[in-house]
Amino acid sequence: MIKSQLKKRVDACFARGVQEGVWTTAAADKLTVEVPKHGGQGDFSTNLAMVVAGLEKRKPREIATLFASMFAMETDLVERVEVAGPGFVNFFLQERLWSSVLAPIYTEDDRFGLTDVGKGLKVMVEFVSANPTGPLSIGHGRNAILGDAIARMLEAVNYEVTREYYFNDAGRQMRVLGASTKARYRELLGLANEFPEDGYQGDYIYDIARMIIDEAADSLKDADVLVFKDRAQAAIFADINNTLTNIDVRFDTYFNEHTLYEKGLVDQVVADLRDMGLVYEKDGATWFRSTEFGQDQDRVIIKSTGEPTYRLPDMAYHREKFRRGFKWMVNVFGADHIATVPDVLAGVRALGYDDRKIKVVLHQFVTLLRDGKQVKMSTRKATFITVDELLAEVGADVLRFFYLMRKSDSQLEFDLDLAKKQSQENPVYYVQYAHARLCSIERQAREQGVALPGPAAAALELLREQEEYALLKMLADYPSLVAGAAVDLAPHRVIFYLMNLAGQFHSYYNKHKVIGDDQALSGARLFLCGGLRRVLRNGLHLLGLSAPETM
RNA sequence: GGGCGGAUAGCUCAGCUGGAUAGAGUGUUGGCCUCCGAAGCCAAAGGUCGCGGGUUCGAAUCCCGCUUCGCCCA
Repeated sequence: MIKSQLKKRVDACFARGVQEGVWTTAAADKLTVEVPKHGGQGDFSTNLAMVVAGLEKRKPREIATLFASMFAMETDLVERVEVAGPGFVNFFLQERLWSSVLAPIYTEDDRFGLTDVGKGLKVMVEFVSANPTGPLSIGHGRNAILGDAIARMLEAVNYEVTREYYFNDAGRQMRVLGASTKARYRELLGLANEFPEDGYQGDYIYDIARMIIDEAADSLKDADVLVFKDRAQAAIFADINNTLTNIDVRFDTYFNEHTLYEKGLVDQVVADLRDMGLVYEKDGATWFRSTEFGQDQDRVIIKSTGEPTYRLPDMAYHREKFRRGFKWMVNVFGADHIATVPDVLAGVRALGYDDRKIKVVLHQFVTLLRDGKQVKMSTRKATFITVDELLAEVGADVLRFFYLMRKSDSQLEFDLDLAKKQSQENPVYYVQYAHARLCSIERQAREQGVALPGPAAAALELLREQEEYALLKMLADYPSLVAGAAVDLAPHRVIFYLMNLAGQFHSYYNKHKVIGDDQALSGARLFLCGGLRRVLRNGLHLLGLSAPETM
């Protein structure tokens, strides 16, 4: 809010310079106002002079000096203006301005940080989308937490979010699941059985087989594989949903790929593409002319066996998303899934939709270290750690925090031994501890009878320590941080902000007493602490993390 | 062979649309609890931002080539 105020003044001053013929209008949309990295470089700075100088082949320092003298009359906002470095103009604001950020935090309270950049636009976030062939592994866990956090952030900036889980229960994978279950069922009954060569070897298949025996004894010993598939699928889906509930991830809708076929939507895509002359037959297969949409080669959409390739239903599915009125579609995919994206986007373009509205968040795999060695995970061989197991070991907040700490497109190394051992000194506790400590200070103040002043009564002009200004500036930055992280689909930025804010507070706490002999000063600092507590809490809640009052 | 992503401190990673002196956590070393919660704080140490070109006032960031790791496709 303070920043945008300043930016307006800078723009106005720049425009005045244009009017007076000091420089041309060329730089208008390239000049920025930023928070400098290092102390001593002011509260904000602008690159105006360097941009102008670059475009007009003039000397940056000269322009900067000129601009600084023109701007110096804005004394209500700015204490002083300096020219520095290659030609930056640094602004040192009136310090009293900063404490004005606190009042809105109190009045908006748990809504502080929410903004309207989404303007109520309908957005779909599609994530997890794992077929029900086994429990959620830690790779799925990353997808689930990432998608959930993104959905929460988009909601915070006023997008109307639908969380959708897309799955296919009709493919080859699922037949293998049924065959695997049947084999285990017969095995447990002591009957001859053939376990599929590429069957699912996890113990959970035995569990399902036992469950079927409990329900139906041996009456299904000659039943069709489909019967087993249905039972296994139901059990696994229940398990997946249970896991998702445990980690506080919910969905609004589940979309079964099968409905695309039932409603003829897949055929419709082929027919429409054919009408546009974008489909041809070759070698018994049906091809999509994807080369007309920037692809390096045409793609098969229906194999010679009559079976569609994955691209075709995906195209139909995304067309449905457009038809359902979503203005923006976020897909959270694991790295193994990424190859399908360009084909689907080409198809979407061919069908006349704007594929730029589909935004793919790619996340790399989670590699697992156990006993210092990397565990190669395979769903089929069941050498994987499930989300439930990990959750039992480290707890919900640690799980979430770890998954979100890293940028999605870098690999996440999860050292299990370390995660267990370190759980007492985890970064999540660092942030939560700051929150608990702030709560404790407020409790302490109440016990000692120190009044917490309201916005009008707090003597905020008494907040003049460097640490206090730093904290106030960080608090002022929170709403735009959230907005930026949401639009860029980057939850880790919120994590880093929280760690930073917590760190600044811990440091402040160790250096300055909040509750002291000076009643007015104590009141002002308590008021600052109340602002900190609210922002930490809001940030933690934003990502689905808890904000404990005691630890 | 093609595509996508990664490469930044001993280790794990930030660095948003190009900006000033590249930052955290962890690990190592040394300090701080008669005082609001020591799950904390302070200090030291640690770097050819994978390599080589290019773009420009200015590159970890953008472009091209290469090396290497991971994933996907054929």
